[in-house]
Amino acid sequence: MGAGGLALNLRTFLARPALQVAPELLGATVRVDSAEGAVLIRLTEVEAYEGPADPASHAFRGPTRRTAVMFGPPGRLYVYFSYGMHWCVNVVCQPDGTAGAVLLRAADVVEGIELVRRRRPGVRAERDLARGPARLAASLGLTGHDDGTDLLDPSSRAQLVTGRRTAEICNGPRVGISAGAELPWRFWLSGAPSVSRFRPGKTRSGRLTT
DNA sequence: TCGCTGATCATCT
DNA sequence: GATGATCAGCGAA
Repeated sequence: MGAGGLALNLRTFLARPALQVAPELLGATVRVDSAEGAVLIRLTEVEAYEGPADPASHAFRGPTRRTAVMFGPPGRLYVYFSYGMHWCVNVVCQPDGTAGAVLLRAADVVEGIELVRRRRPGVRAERDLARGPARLAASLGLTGHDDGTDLLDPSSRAQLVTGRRTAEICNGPRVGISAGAELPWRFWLSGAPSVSRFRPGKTRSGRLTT
C-alpha cells in the first residue's frame, strides 16, 4: 500500500478541529521505537484542546516558544513538561497556522510490555502502566526531546496508526483544569480498564449515557 | 475507595 | 514570583 497516500489521508483527518478528531482517535495505536525496542499502545482516553477560543488550552494566549508546535501543521507531537516532573503528550490538529491539539490521557499497552515495565518499575497492575497522561508519556519513553516529531513521517521514531474502535465512546468534563472545566471535551472508550478514574465534580452518580 | 498533600521546575507575567 | 492539561503515598472511613 502507498504509505504516502495513507499519510496524506491521516494529515487531512487531523487537519480538523480537535473536538472532531479526539473521539475518532480512540482505538488508534501509537508506536514508538527506541534503542531498547518498540512500544505499541492503543488509545482509550483523550481530551480535546482547541486554539485561542479555549481558555484551558496552552494556545489560549496566542503562540509562545513552548506552544509553537500547536500552531504548526497537524500530525506532530506537542510534548510539554508539567508540575516540574511529568511529561504530557498531545497530537496537533487543525491546519497549519491554527492551534489545536488532542491530549493523550490513557492507553492499553499492546506490545513491548516488558520494556514498559522496565520503564515504570513498581507498577503492578497492567492497566496502570499508561493510565494518566504522564504515565502514558513515561510508558512510551517520550520527553521534550520529542516535541515537534511528525507522527506521519515514516522516518520518525513515533508513528500514529488509525485503528478500529471496539467499544462505545463516552464523554465528560476534562480533568485537572480550572478554566473551561465544564466543557465535556474528554472522551474515553466505555469499559476500558486503563481509563483514568478521576471524576471531577465529585458526583458519585456521574453516570454518563451509554 | 476517597480525599489531601508534597514534590519540583519550565514557562510566562 | 506564581502557576500548573500530574502522580504517588498516605490516612481515614
